[in-house]
Amino acid sequence: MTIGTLAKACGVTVRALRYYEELQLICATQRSEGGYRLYDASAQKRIAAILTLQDLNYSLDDILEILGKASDGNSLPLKAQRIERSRTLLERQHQCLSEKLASLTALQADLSKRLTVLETQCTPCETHNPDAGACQTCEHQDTHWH
Amino acid sequence: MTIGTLAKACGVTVRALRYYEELQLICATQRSEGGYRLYDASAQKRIAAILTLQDLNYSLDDILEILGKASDGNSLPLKAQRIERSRTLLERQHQCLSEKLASLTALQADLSKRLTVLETQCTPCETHNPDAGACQTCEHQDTHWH
DNA sequence: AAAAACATTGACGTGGACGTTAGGGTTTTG
DNA sequence: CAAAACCCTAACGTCCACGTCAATGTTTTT
Repeated sequence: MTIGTLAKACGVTVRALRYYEELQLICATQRSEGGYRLYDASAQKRIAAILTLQDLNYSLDDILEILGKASDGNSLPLKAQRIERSRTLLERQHQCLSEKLASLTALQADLSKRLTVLETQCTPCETHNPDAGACQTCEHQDTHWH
Repeated sequence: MTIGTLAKACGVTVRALRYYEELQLICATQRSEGGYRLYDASAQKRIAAILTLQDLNYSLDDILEILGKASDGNSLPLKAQRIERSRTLLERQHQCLSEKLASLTALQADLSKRLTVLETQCTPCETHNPDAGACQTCEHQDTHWH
């Protein structure tokens, strides 16, 4: 399989593949007479892994650390040490993402509230008392608005 | 408050603040005799909002769209139209993040499996049968390994 | 064998979010 | 009233993940 075929099969550009090779993320299993890169099927899996991790906001450097250099052998099983390292990175990412998800959920709630407030013709209250339960100048539940 | 003080208070660089001003994300409420930017307390809140959204992977352009130009007035309430637009952006982000979280969870599970496999001294099976329940050459539960 | 399609290396371009330096002026501190 | 600390604008530099030529060589198709 030549580089163009592989690129099409994986949905990436030829340039991207060559760039991955620069970073040691992949490498052609051999070259043709004239110097064309030739790949076998294992390259597709490797690239799929790269794309998956990239979609999860990992940098190519991180991905290199997780998958290891292509020259170290592309196939399973990964070394135990690398797996542990990957797990650490993944857990950090997981933690980070779930925190962001929580923030987003909070933001959404806040936006909903503001929208409600707008619909009920209320305006923000500058001199509110955060300890009081409801607004003291109108029937609004939130002291920040009336 | 001068720009350096504000920067320190918000944990960003002076350069970043000037860059935000370029993008109309913030603006100094006034200038000193000699041309120094002077800010009041509301700037801090505005910058905190910017940082929060930035942490959620929004581009500064998106943030501008969500918060609106600083010159349009920094304070609440946002216009209903802007709120709806923000909600759309947030929901898209929320959707995207939760998908990534799911992928990460799957990856973590996969890593755990590989680690187990390594611990039990098993190796990947190239000629597995995905329909069979367990491995046919050893007692391993997964047909991909033995 | 000629054309079309595909590949090679090398090098410069891009965009976002600033960092950094240059060459000044301003405000505060001792 | 200096010196130090801070600020200004303008402009170029940086990093990442490629995009986009250019000039040339190789395979495939006709």
